[in-house]
Parts: sequence; structure tokens; C-alpha cells
Amino acid sequence: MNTVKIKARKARRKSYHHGDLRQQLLAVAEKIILEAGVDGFTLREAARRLGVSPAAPAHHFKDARGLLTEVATLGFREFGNALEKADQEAGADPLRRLHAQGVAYVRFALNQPARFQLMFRHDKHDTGNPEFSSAAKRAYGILENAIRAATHTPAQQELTPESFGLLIAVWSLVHGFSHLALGGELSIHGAQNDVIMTALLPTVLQYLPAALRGSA
Amino acid sequence: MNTVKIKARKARRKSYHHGDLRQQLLAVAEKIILEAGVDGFTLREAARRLGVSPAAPAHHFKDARGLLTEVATLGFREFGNALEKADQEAGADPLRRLHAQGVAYVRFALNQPARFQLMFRHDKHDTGNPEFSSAAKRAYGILENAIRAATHTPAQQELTPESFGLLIAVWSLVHGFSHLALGGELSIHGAQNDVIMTALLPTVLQYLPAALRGSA
DNA sequence: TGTACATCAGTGAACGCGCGTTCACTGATGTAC
DNA sequence: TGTACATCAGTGAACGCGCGTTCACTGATGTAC
Repeated sequence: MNTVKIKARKARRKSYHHGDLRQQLLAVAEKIILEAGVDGFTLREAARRLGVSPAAPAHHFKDARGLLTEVATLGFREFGNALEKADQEAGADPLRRLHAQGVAYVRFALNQPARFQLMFRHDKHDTGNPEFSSAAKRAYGILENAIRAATHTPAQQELTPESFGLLIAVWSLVHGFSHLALGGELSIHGAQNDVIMTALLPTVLQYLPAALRGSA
Repeated sequence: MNTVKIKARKARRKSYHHGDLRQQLLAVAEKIILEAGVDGFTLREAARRLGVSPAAPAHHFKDARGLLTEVATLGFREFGNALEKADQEAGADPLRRLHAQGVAYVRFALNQPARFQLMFRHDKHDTGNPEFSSAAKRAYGILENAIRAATHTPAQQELTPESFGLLIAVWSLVHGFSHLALGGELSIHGAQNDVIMTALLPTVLQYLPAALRGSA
């Protein structure tokens, strides 16, 4: 990445200009969200951590909401990339594609919890931001495509209610699993953290083929 | 309920003592959460809405967290009641029991969104509050019991990893569906609000029997 | 039945805090000639 | 290659705000005798 102008964060900045403030605001926002939750994020804390005055962020983002919307947008782009990569590596079998996407979905949620939680907090976004919407829609489309393959629904044809239900069922399954894991519910009820991805998630996803057969 | 001492809320209180402040704080907290989100709740706003000084709530709750913990506890109790009622009315068939609980789960989430969202926000609760824990565990136990029936696992025996996975799969499915619905994702992607409970949820839950058979 | 008094459940003013945002400003950078 | 100057990206002080909580207080209630 663009490292030329990045100043060491701990050393006192020598130059008046930060040089990389915009990017680092986006990065530090995730850290703050990780530690304090989505609602714990403040612009002042972000500025503080980067050793910059509280007024500095205003030169790069309209306001706090604008910054968070951009973090969420970047999140959805990377999320879409992860889903697409998993989808493509799974080959042609619709079940394998859905399974791979499910794993990628949960993996993203657990590896990037700050982004993931922010992505679905529409109350923290600029409503109607077109970059955000398109990034979110693209990610949704990747799941939809696998469902289309599974239910033999060509792209120009609307999903039947049954196929749409299947899509929502699969989405609910991985989305719910992610939320339960992030909320600590799985640990509370006896699943150690290291076992969630390696044992519990595979067991949960093994019910997919049955559901898929049930729909065909 | 205890109406004798309840003063009209809109009329100026005549008496110095409110008479029902504790109960009304719990009720108004839900309204605030509904309008402003879990993080939008403030003690001062609650006091303001009840026409009472900002210091008054301190006589009934240790602090804001204490009040929210009690709202969440009441939520889990009612939630448990709803699951239990659905479970009992479903008869003996494990599939019907799980299906009924699933419907009750989502119905509660959509009918009581303030409570539901607060219930799973452990960062807003007093950690280790025993009433809260036991109410939450009881609700979980109702789902677990149906899974035990479905997988022929007696009460004194530990769930196998497969049975536990089935439990988490069912929980993930209804939990994820509830979150997607409350977050507006289902509307965004084309499901009208009135159709979510009546058409979409039944379609989603129709994949349950296949999953259940897959596990047997 | 009356009365003294303890307790309960309010008041309202004040505290210190951290927040987002605005403002006039200025140092640093980049570009035109 | 030097220089004038426009623009960019910072500063830091200040603003008004709403928050949770504390404090000394007091009105209302309930109880013992």
C-alpha cells in the first residue's frame, strides 16, 4: 500500500501534515468499534488515537456518520470479495457453492467483527449512500446467484417464493450463527471458541444438503 | 394489575409521590428503546417522559444498567412463556414442537423488538445478575428439550455434538431470520412487511423437517 | 381515635464529563511561470 | 532553477449540549402506641 508518506504513529509527528489521515481514520475506527462497540465509536477518540486535533477529521469526512458509512462500504466490498472467492473455488455444484459461501460468511463475521456489525447497522449509515448500497447489493447478489443455480432459476427470471424462501433460510442460518457467535451465546452454552469454526459450524452446515434436497 | 395508585400520566400529578414509578420506568424504557434504539436509552429521558426529576429513578434502580437488566429479564421471562406455550400446544411430535417454537420465537422478536434486541445485548446488562441468567437459561432449555425429544436424548444425558449442532442450527435459523427482519434486510430485498410472518417465515420453516430427517 | 415519628419517594440544583462541530488561523505542499 | 502564490490539511480554543450521578432537602405515607 501507500507507505511512502505514512508517519510512524507512536513517534511524535514531525511534519504539520499527517499525510495519511484519511486511511488511518478508517483503520482506527475499526479498532475503536472492536473495543467499544459500534455505538462506542467517537470522532474525538479517533482523532486522539492518531495524535491529531478533533477538528482534523472534518477535512476528510463530512461527519462521523460519513466516516462510518465508508467503513461499512469497505466492509461490504471485502465481504463480497470473500463470498465470491469462496463461490468460485467451490466449483459448479450448487450445494458446494452454498456451503463454501456459508463458511466464508461466518469466517468474515468472526474475523472482522467490527466491520460485520457495523455493516448491518443501518442506523449508523448515511441513508441512500450509493457506494454503500451497491456494495451491499453486490454481496447479496453472490448468494442469490448460488440459489439460482440450486433452483434452476435463470437470471432474467424472478425467484419463486419457494426459492426466495430458501435464500432467506440459508442467509438466516449463517447470519444467525454469526450473531450468536459474536454475542457470546455459543460460548455461554458450551461451545469453546476454538471449536466454533472447526466443529460446530460444519455440523450446522451439514443440514444444508437436506434442506436443499427438500426444496428441489 | 395494580391500578389503584397509578396516576394519570398526562395530567399533572397532584401528589408528591408518583405511586407507580418503578413499573412505569420499566415500561417507558421499552418505548424509548423502540424509538431510539438500545443505545438511545437514557435515564434522563425516561424520567422526563414520566414527569419526574432526573434523580427519581435512583430510588428504584441502582443505575441505568440495572434498569435495563430488569427490562431484559422481564423480556426473557415472557419470551420463555411464549416458547413454552407454543411447545405445549404443539403436541408430542418433535418436529411440530420445533416448528411451533420457531414461529413463537420470530413472533416475539417482531412483536417486542425493543425487548428482543436488549435481551441479547449483554454489554448493556449487569453481568452475573442471577435473575437474568436464570430467565435466559430457562428459555434456552425449552428449545433444548424439544431437540432432546427430536434426537431421543434423555435429560440426564449430554447432547451429542450432532444434536447440539442441530440445536444451534435451529436457533441460528430463527435468530438470524428475526435479525434480518428487524434490521429491514427482508424488506430491502423485496419481502413486504405483511408477508414476512404469513408467507416468508412458513416457507423458511418448511426446510426444518428435511434438516431434522437429515439428523435422525 | 389521635398523635408522634420513622421511613419512603420525591425535588431541583449542581457537578464534571465527553461529545460533535465551528471558527479564525497557519504551516506545508505543489504548481505556474 | 527560483520564486510567487493558491490550495490543502492541519491547529487549538471555544460553543452548546445532554448525560449520569450526587447532594441536602422535603412532602407524603404508614405504623406504634
